[in-house]
Amino acid sequence: MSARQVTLAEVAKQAGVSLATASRVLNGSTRQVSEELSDRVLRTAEQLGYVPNASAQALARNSSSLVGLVVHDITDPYFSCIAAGVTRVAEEAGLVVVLGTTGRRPEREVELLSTLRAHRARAVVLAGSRTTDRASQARLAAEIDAFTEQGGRVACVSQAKLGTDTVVPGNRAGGRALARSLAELGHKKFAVLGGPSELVVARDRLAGFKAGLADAGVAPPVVINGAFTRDGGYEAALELLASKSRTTCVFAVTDVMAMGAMAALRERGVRVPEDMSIAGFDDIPTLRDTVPALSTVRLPLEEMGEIAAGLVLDAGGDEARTVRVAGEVVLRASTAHN
Amino acid sequence: MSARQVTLAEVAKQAGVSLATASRVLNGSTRQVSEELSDRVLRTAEQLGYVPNASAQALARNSSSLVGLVVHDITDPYFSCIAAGVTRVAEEAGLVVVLGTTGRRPEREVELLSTLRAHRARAVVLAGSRTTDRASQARLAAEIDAFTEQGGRVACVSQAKLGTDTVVPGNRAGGRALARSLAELGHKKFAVLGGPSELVVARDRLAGFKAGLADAGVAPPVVINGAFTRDGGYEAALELLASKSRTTCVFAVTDVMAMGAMAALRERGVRVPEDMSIAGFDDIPTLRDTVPALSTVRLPLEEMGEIAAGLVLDAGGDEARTVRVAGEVVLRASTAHN
DNA sequence: GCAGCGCTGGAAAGCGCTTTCCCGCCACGC
DNA sequence: GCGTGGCGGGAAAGCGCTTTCCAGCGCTGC
Repeated sequence: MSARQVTLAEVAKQAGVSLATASRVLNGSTRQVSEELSDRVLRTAEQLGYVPNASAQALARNSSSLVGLVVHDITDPYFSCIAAGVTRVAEEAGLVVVLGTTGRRPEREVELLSTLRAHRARAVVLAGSRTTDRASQARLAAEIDAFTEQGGRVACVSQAKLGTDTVVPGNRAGGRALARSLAELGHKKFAVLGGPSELVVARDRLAGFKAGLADAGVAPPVVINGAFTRDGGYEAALELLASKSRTTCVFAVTDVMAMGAMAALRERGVRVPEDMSIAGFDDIPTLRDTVPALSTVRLPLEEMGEIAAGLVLDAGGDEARTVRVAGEVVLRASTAHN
Repeated sequence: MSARQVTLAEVAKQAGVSLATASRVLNGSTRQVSEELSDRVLRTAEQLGYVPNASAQALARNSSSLVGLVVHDITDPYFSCIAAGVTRVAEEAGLVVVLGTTGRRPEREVELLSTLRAHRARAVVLAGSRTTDRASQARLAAEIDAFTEQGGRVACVSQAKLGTDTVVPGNRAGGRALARSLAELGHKKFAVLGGPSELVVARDRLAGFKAGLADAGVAPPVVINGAFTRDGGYEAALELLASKSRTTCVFAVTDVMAMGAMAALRERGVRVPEDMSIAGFDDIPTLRDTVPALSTVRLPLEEMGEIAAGLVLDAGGDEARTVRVAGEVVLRASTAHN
């Protein structure tokens, strides 16, 4: 099988020009080539089905056309939306996206970054939420340094004190606004189903929510931590019910957790929103058709992916840029007056 | 910035050995290297933070560590589940996944394949559903040939007469079994919200469903075609309602379409399942918590991704292999007796 | 008329790695 | 003692491309 691959040299020979000329024609260098030769080269390339060897180009140019995208779990709609944004922008720029999934293990993130460095990826978008664990933060920072040293750019989605470009969603502000809106509905006893306490995203949303309740003069919420997943929400909700608190309104720090929580409530015969109001965060498009429709804070996820990709692709100074993205409270049927 | 990248040559020099030796130590060639030298090389590599240049390796070895994954829309849970399976297997094998999205444009698929070829990707998983359009089929087949010529492997998810390894879900059988189950509930008037008629997956599910109805001695369904998306399901359902048919049970050929359809029914005050039963296909995990719970045909999506990746990664003979994956009917609350 | 310039084409030197080929060394057997 | 292998190490030839540098040539300007 394996019919030898067509190389630039073959094209050049066939077209009766030098390697240099062929290269200049086929890759838009600054140098001019006469129309005649140019045509000849283009034609023979076409006819031989020439495809440049990307590895060779990358090696010669010392820069590749790869863009990394690191997420925790591509199955989670939060990440798949961001991924869609990133790939759209990257593909428009003629780049290729390499997808890495960490399964939420910080060390995987470092590994992936190192692999990406080996591939001389031009840029990387780190979409996974940050942790507050010092040790892994440090390792990650070191790896990011190595990566930028080498000429690559890095951007993070969600806040990161990593000195990289960042698109930061208004987690805190969103949580706060949501709390106020819910307080306006007359609720007095709140609970929050929070993610793991070391997750920055979860902490910020929680902190914002608490602040919002304080603004409204409402007592602080009961907080139950759980995994940052559907099942985490489910378990946390069960725990809440078991605690016999008089909660009338629950805030799950992500829509996905809220879905799990609603499932738990339903199983236990707690009606939403009659017996309990519930709100999430993110406004995952796939979940918009659920019943009752989930109140939440809308984040423009795809757009966030696009912005991150944009940041990471146009060079910019060496100042780390930060783009803030506001969340918008959307009250729907899952929350009712109390 | 850009501190020059550490190269093998530097490591070799530092360690006082030849390039060849350093290479042999750091990449597990068949050749033996004495423990002393080996240690020295390993240590200096570690200490210099050496990371091999993947492009250079790819060039020298004439094979890269890239695996392509082509999907229509990573936001669609169907694809993101498959993607999760593919990435898991690829990452375990130490390979890197490059993600391409077509936005359902067949020519994009060809472009992507060509890019992947340029990168000398070792293998590609084509997860997008096939079309029956002759012209694009032919172009795709040509590109696949070029790819395999060059030594790459290709696998498809969902049926494809493309002569590649394939994992084919039991679309037909699943549709048929579903139809029978629904007929058993006593329904007599069915409608199908089908995808675009040229989509093989949609056709097969529909054909199976019709066969199942025939098995049960039930009249053929009304068929309404629409886009293969949530909105497509929504529109198709509206159309169905407008048609004033006496339908009591609707089959949407994907869960995502079913969600759209349910939204439309709800808006028009049609209760599910009291006034209308509805079933989907795929059993998307994210959608399992919806109310009413959707009856569907479960496909092991992640596993399908894993299988496809497995096929494409272990060489196998030149026979095109086919792995069939059965769908399992799951009746839930969205379908009721009639 | 000639120095000087701008422009196009080609030769060749890499880019960082793998791998072939060769060399020197040692142990062994006759 | 010397031929034979086997084995560990290094020199060097690529892999396919980009890009620098140089050569040639037709013009312009004095």
